[in-house]
Amino acid sequence: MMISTKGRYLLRVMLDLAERQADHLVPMKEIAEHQGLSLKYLERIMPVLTKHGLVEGTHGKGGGYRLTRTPEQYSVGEILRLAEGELAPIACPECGGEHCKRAKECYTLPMWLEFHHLVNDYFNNITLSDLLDGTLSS
Amino acid sequence: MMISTKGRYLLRVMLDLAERQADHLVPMKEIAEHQGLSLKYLERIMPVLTKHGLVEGTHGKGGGYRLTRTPEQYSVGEILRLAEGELAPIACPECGGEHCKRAKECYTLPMWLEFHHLVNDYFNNITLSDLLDGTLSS
DNA sequence: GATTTACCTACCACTTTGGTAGTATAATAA
DNA sequence: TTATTATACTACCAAAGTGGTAGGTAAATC
Repeated sequence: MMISTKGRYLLRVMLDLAERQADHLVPMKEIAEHQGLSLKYLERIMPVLTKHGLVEGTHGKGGGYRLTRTPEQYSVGEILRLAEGELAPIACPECGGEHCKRAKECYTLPMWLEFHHLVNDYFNNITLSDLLDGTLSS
Repeated sequence: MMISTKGRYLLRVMLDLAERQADHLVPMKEIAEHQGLSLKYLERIMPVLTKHGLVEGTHGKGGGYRLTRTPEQYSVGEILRLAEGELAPIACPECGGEHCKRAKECYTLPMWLEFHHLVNDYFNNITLSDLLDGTLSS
């Protein structure tokens, strides 16, 4: 498993919000029920989305969450990186960060770097609205 | 981190063996020193390679390991799958196994499936000799 | 002031990761 | 046959990550 539930759940929350976008503020309770996820767990992992401004939360009755942009303006890569940290295949040189001493003689490093790009390119080029449209299944 | 040290270490062991292929039996002690890895840890993770016939181990003095094929005949994907299990991005439906109930209405499943294929295609199409040649950096 | 909601902190059980230690077993060399 | 060299196997272990639960605080509304 390369992607944890945290990333998958946050993605589903974003999609749930996108579906009702501009409609009204959606409380987490609704999303948790709708998606069949634990409210408490969602409450724990949501802050990463608000802190980075992907969603806005409003307190009190009638409150809830709302997207701050349109669904086309969110890439899946952005969301997954917030949840998972860098989508790097290996820790070794963090795929471009500080290099290990063996970097020069390492036969595998070029492969990891290329794969790292592959992964990020893939997820960066999918937006929330692509997922809602089902554009991929074509 | 999507690929653990187990997978990376085994890959390096295979490359080390490939470099001296057909030369002589190489004891793990040499590989551990050459690669700067823990002998004891390598001993623990090697069995998966012998059990699946990727390498042969011979006991006793003058013994060691040897590849059972030529380096072109090993794909990186094959080695990583032995180390990591299926290279699936998510556990959910094991990317094609038993489906979760939400499969039909799941906006993200097609993406995970496509990504799963992307990852496997990438690693399946790289052989040990590709890595030794440095074909990738081109 | 009570309710409803987001937000925050602490804990917890379980699994995975990355090892170490010790021993058994097989093959060879002396 | 005995010592040596090497694989193979088993048990343990510390640390980190995963996927939660519990409970309280703060803000907004009724």
